[in-house]
Amino acid sequence: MARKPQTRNPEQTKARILKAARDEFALKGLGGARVDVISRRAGIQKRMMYHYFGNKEALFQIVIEHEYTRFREAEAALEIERQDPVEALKKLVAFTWDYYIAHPEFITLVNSENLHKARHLKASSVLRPVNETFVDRMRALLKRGEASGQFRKGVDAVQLLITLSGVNYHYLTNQFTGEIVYGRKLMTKAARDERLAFNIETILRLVCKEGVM
Amino acid sequence: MARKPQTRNPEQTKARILKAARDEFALKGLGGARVDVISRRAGIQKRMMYHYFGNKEALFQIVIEHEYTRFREAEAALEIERQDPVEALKKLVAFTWDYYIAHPEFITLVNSENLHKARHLKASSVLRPVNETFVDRMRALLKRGEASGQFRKGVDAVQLLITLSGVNYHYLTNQFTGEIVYGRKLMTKAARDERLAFNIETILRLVCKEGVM
DNA sequence: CTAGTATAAATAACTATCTGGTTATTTCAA
DNA sequence: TTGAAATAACCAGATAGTTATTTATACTAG
Repeated sequence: MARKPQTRNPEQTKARILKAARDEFALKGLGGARVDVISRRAGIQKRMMYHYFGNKEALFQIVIEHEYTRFREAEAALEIERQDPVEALKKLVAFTWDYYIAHPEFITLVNSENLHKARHLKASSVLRPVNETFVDRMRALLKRGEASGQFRKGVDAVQLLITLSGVNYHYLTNQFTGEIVYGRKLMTKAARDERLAFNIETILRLVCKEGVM
Repeated sequence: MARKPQTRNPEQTKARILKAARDEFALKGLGGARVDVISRRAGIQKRMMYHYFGNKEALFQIVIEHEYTRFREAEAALEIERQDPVEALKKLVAFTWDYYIAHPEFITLVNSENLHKARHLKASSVLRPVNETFVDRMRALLKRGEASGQFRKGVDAVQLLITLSGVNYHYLTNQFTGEIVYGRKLMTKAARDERLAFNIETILRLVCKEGVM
């Protein structure tokens, strides 16, 4: 009884499922997302999702692998290696901030994954190389800054990366409770600009020698 | 056909529901939590939850109001007003860190509330006074530090509070993806101690004048 | 002090709908 | 003509919320 089947196009079908899944997972979390909603939003039969991805959890895993990879690739494209260390650091903070703002779904997906104790990423092997070069890039930057006399010695790359991510990420992911707790609009243009400047200053004060900033 | 009803004790019944709800919401989020699981864990009939709290969302609202209030009360009990500004700041960072570690459910509940754009807290009026005094306390501390010559001028209390919360909160809520991304154990005793020290340094460098730390 | 009674607390059983996943079938394109 | 791609219809178990009923306790009248 199947009528008017969509012109066959497996790549497009898969892509539409992934996009719809990303949006629904980002909006409701893994637990709140509904397979029926995903298939409706994708404009495909639910059966096709099971055909291409297996089940809801496997779909979630692909989505989060995708989003992580996309983020790291964009970050690598910055080529901070070639720039003055202080400028590179500023640029990295601003990039992270802008990326989170441009891709709010990345943040909610990562939150959801952490609620599930990263069980999907643990089962994945895609990200290991990507992340290693990511940490290595920061180590190299710190070393360059130390050599040039601009950075203090002994700053740990991982701690710094967590803090760099954290000051940006936390402001955005907790913006809704934040507006209530602090009694202030947090996402106006002015508020966002102010926050980015504050975050850059936080990171520079942590890394730079006195008088360099 | 009702047999062996529990000895009547509405306060205890309500308390047991709240505790079970807090645990289940913290573990699965609002979307993933199941009313049946809550009632089973509380050892009560599901009907009683609906009797005392109305529905799942109203129950969630009460839970999160509770947890927020508890946190602010603990923080107020620190009495940072009376201490040396630098010591007070250190103590506040350490308190926040310790509280988050001791109450991981607080973090996941706040995350869940943010996923839902703080719609439950918006509908609540309980927290306004609590939060105002919270921000005021930081303003007073900054002013004292400026007066004593230990702190820089012009540091914004709200930005500082968000960063203080953020560097602690983010490390913990993202610990699971963090261990994968950074390829390092993050929750051993040594790792936790190292992170607390790093966070204290981050905040002090942001606030203190040169040479004070 | 006691028997009766009103009422809130608690229980049991139920339901309409939702949900992730499946079976059976058709259709397009190489 | 054949195999992958797409569709339609279905299902068992779960899920939030309800209805109907029973029972413990506080209170009251005698």
